[in-house]
Amino acid sequence: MDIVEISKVLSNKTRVNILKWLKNPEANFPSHQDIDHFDDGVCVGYIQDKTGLSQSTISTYLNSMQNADLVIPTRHGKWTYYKRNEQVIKAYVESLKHDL
Amino acid sequence: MDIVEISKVLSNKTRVNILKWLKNPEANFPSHQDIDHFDDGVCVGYIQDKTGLSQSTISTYLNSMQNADLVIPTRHGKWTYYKRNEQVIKAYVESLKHDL
DNA sequence: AAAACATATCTATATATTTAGATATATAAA
DNA sequence: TTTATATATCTAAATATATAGATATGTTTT
Repeated sequence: MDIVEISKVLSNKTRVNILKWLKNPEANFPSHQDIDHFDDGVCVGYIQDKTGLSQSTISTYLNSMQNADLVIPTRHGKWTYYKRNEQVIKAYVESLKHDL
Repeated sequence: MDIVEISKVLSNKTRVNILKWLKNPEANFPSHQDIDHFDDGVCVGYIQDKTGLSQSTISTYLNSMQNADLVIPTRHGKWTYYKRNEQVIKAYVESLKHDL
């Protein structure tokens, strides 16, 4: 739980948006083709489409978010799904509340 | 209350430390020469000494923190005192709690 | 009014972040 | 087992941030 590292992730509008969108995938993304739920989050392609940024940029963003433990990736066939790590997000906010 | 702008401030260890130190000036800084309280916060020089960074760097940091509304400056003679803006800090944490 | 002091701003350099194109890798489909 | 698809990594260029020295500004003191 590194406040500085997580704050770096949050210091970019697109990454903040991704986290917000993943809070409610049904409302923000199309359904997946292979599975009928969002239990493991949303695939990279959908996130890329929604942001309008390049595939490599989004992959890099998701990687930085994963390094900060803010999201959890799950591989399903050729897709990688990303979901929020609610525990860490909650711990970060609590940490700010107490320490900051 | 701009989440991205505030997160940028918090994405640097020194700036986070400054905010933490200002939470309890009595414990973290020497007494001021001209006044016997910390009601308006701490002067730039003391903050600079504590960080060990250059005067211009600290001035730039404090300016960015002020632009993000995280601190409030007050001029007392030739000194500028900086104190936390508790309202904005609280609003930011609440905002993360609800929106993030 | 001059000198001294605290802080802010300017200028410049080093490092980091942003972003995308090209390429590599992993999996699925034909 | 070749081809197509999804994602990750590499490379590079543009922009932003970090940092300090030099200079400017505002205030106090002499």
